[in-house]
Amino acid sequence: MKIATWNVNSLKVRLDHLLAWLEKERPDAVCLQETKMENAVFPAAAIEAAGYQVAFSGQKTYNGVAILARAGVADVVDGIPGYADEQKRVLAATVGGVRLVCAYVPNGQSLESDKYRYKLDWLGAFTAWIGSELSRHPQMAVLGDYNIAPADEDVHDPAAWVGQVLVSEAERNAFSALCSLGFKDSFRMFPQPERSFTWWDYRMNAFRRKMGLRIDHILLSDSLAGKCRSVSVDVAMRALERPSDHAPVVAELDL
DNA sequence: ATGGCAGGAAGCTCCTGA
Repeated sequence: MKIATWNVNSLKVRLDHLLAWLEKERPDAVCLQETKMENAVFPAAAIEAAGYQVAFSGQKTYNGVAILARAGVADVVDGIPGYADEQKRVLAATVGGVRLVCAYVPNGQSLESDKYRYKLDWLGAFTAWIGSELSRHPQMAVLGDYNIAPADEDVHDPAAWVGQVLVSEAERNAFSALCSLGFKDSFRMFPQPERSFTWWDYRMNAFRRKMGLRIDHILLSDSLAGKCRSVSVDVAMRALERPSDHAPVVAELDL
């Protein structure tokens, strides 16, 4: 079973990239973030024609998540239960016996921002809910754009990022707390290339200069982590014409 | 030099992202 996460930064703009990638990589399930479209205009027919069932939760301009799966999506949950939030950032579904959670964690903007407080509050509610989900679904994966670089090796220039959002101690502690529920940051279970990132700024030729961050992650529950064969970043997707600023992360499971 | 690029909605400029 091959599962993936990709922040597409507008599904309208990236649909052709997505469909070509599905045909080439043939993942069993894909979590998308930043679809930036309302449900009424979601391109479900094109995705179904590619062989996937799809669940989606979107809004205009910002946010928006979707889960695609060849085997179909069951028991879909939209949002964090009990946490009132108009922003469409979370979708959960069961695919082939595995509970998948697709998450688009708030960016936070800056440490002084109300959006940073929202990010930490959101992460608290998310972690509490994920803990309860894990107790019901031992085989679970939490995939998405976490907007957190867990360690300095996930940052192209750690000194330049000190004091910035995405690398703060509180955010990293929140990521650790999530993992401590019983998850592995699957990417680090395997040897990886130096300077492995999943996001590169559109500006300043950041991609070509390998100036990125690793902020998109696939967390695997401990029982699922033992079945993981490989995890990689599909860097080639960032090198396409008119790319998303994020590259997909792909995990292969022995399932 | 706090810029740089991209997407969306609005509408000829702004907000947001990370």
